[in-house]
Amino acid sequence: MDFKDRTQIANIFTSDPGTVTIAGWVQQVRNLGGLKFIQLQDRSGLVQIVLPKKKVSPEIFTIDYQEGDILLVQGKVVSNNSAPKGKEILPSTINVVNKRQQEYPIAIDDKINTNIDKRLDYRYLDLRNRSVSQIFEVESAVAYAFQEFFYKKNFLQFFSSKIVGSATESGANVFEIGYFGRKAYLAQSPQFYKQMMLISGFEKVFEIGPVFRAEKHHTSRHLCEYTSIDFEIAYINDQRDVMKVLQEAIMYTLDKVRKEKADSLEELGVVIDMQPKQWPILSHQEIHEILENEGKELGEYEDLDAEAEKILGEYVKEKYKSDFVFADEYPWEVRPFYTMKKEDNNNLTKSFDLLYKGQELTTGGQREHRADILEKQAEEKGFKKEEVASYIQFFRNGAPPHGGSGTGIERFVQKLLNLPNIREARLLPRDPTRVHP
RNA sequence: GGGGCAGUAGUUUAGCUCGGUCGAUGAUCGUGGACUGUCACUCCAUGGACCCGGGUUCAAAUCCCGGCUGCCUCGCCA
Repeated sequence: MDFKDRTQIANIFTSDPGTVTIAGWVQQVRNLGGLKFIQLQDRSGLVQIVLPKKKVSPEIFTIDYQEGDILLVQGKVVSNNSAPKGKEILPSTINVVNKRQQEYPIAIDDKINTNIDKRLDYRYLDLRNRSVSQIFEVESAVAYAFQEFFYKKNFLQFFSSKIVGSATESGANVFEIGYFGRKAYLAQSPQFYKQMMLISGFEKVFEIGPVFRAEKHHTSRHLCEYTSIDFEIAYINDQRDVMKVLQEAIMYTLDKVRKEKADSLEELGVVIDMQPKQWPILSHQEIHEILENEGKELGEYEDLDAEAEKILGEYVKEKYKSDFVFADEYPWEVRPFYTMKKEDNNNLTKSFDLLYKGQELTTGGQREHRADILEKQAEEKGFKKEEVASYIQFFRNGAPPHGGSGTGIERFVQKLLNLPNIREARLLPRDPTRVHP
């Protein structure tokens, strides 16, 4: 047994290797008596091993192959019109590297759809289903593309602490943990640290990391732990500068995924629509008017609910051919205290949401950098002075105007691949009832 | 946190309204067998299940109560 000459299965179809050594697990055996077919799968793809009784050795032919077995196969690549994708392997040797000891506890083909909670219990096997594994091939490419974009634009990647001593911020609940006899919390966003980095002088920073939300939401778009793509930039004129970077980053990522994960997208049956060069930017007021025309009434300073997001998503797809829309100038009432207010209307802010296919994907905007105003706004939101004192302290030695945004990578992948539930886009989801595996 | 629905073999699904005909349906899967071009291989035989606890009743998968688990949905958010 020797893996040194092993090649990826996908290479069989893209080049003309003659003879190959491949290894993988058995996806299916079709036994026709004097002729057997083994579908062998590795990360790169699937190939058929053909076993005609008269053309292979009796040792190879008589092995009892089963779904899940790990095989090492050496053989000749032969063309055959009735083989999947036109090629198959006629083996000269087959090693059973590891024999399966039990049948799969879940269905990993598409004959039967096992419920997502059972699939998650056995996620490592679920991922043998290519329509599942390709989601994470795409996610990997998405994360890399964002990093690459930011790196090319001279952003500094930083890594902030996820264990924090105080639990201020936006209002989402935090997980409390024990910290050597004291209380500490899991970070619900890197917001304060992003701003700290700008005040330090790094000007453009980003972080892709975990955030924790202790909310008992039972929906198809919420997780208690997810990965946030956060960036923050200094010396901006207003929130439009943030939108511009965000749109560029997402367009870069879409393009990259479209080119480099074409096979995965094809297997998942996903086509990435070309987006307009400039995504629509609609003010809160404009959105309310649009929604009213569609028969959806909202209060003047009320946040968009799930239904409103959906209606708006359909509207911009129809009118602008865009999957994305910026909902700009959010009401102060529904934004955290560090959001900068509009100069001409104190009820509105210089902040936005980005909606993707009718679902909130990103929140961003310009932040208040003037310490005294920030302090006043914290008070307005009901914070006690000492609760926000250490945060506001950041701003007292000179803070540049700045802004940024946070995007959930799982939501991005969910919407990109049209997945019905965000858990499909999270390797090991954490929700109010699940902490395993 | 609110509302709704559900839990039947390893997986999936019928049966539940109207209790007995259930010794529980079909698929997939397992086991044994047949088959030389399958591609959800096919065919024959066979194996395996009523979430847990309590109650009503002559009789409970089916009705009632409690628990646990899951799904959908609203709020909130990314």
